[in-house]
Amino acid sequence: MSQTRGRGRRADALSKDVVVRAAVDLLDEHGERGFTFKLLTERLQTGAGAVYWHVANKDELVLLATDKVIGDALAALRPEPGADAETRLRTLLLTMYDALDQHFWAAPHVVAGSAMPNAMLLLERVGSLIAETALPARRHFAAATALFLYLVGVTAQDSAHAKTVEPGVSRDELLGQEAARWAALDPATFPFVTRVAAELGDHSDRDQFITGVDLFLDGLRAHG
Amino acid sequence: MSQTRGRGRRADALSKDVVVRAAVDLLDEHGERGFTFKLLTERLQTGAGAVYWHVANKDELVLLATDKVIGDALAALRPEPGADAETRLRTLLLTMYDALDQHFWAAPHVVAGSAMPNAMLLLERVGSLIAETALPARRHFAAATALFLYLVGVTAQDSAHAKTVEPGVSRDELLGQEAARWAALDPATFPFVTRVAAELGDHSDRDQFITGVDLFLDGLRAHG
DNA sequence: GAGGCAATGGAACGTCATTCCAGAAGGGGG
DNA sequence: CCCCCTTCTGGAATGACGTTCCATTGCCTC
Repeated sequence: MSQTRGRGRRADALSKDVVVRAAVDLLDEHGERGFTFKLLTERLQTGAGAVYWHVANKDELVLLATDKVIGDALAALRPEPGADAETRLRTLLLTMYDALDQHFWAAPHVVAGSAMPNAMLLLERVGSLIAETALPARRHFAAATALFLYLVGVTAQDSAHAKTVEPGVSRDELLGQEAARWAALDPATFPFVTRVAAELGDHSDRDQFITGVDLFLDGLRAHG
Repeated sequence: MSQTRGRGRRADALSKDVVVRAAVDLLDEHGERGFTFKLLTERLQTGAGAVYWHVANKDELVLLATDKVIGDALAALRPEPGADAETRLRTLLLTMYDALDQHFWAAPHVVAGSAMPNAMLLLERVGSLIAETALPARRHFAAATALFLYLVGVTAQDSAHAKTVEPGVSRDELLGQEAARWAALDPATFPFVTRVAAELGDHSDRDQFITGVDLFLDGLRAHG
């Protein structure tokens, strides 16, 4: 009888970090729906038990993967010597937008809490930059969390669109179809939506995000 | 032999609306995780096949339930005679905030697309009210979607917190614990977070939401 | 009152996360 | 050098779940 169970410690040791890295890759490839432990154990050439030794359960794994995405994006951020706080804030937010756009499964899981150290660090950066502006200190907390929530909310929403994209259908195509559906609505009940339907067709989520950020920053300035 | 299968049409007929209503109730009671077809068929005193006759699958059911929550909240909204557009916009957003806060499972599923008629109607209302302000028409689309995304993003984030609340632990308690954890961080790497930790303890998500909305509206006014 | 269509309910199926356990490196003490 | 114990591994087993399938039934029309 060959004993196929329990082959002991391996040379290319498994570790929490290796597992999380594989999870990020698989989430990128298959999305959250398609991400299963079967896929994960196949990629890692191991069994479920080995994975569960390093990670409590799937939820924790997705959480760790999400935090890793944020951490990597923050690590890749280059300092901008001489730039003012507002410029650096814009750069920070756009960098995070791009990261969460690329790893489209992550945004809904981002929470600024002690369970996600890197998300915490992100909030810290946003807050520090806002504190550098001339805004009254009383508003710093509200402004920082509002911007943080706006970032996460927008990317979560954008990725909800991305999720429905099926292979073979381009994003632009889908947006065009949706714009057409908006335009086809009854102008009596939907005066606004039908009017702006055209803008939906050729808009960029990224541009729209930064427009929202600017509105926010304008509001901050107006308050100061 | 007793034939227990297929008892034909019932007097208290099932219908899409009945199914969706039951889904909303069960989602409220058990959250998205605890919401299963077993629970649903038990509550409706029927089998899985009957439910699937009215609804394509679980995803569609959750989507319909989400849209119903928005629809009900919009329907309950009372007109405010004599109030200006900005006031009415604030009321609209707060009403929706409360609805999404109550049905904490819904926010992550809200998407402004033709698949969710009532979400569409919500965007329409937001857009119409913004169009009533003196803002240049060029900005209406961006402003309306930004506010819409902010609403959905904030409620989704808040409900992520609510989800982790276990029976027996109050929300305030949990917030206090998190605030303590923030305060305990290293002030060298987290100068901002440690400084505002106290504010987290006694803050209201709802107040913070409306503060964010105000910042937005200030920004809009500054632009005009 | 026959025939067809709209609904129904539950058995059966496949997939998935998670648990359980028998076992195998590696290291330290004898 | 050998035993033992901790750390780690792989896969079989389990149970819950979404979904499909289908025999069966009541209502409606002709």
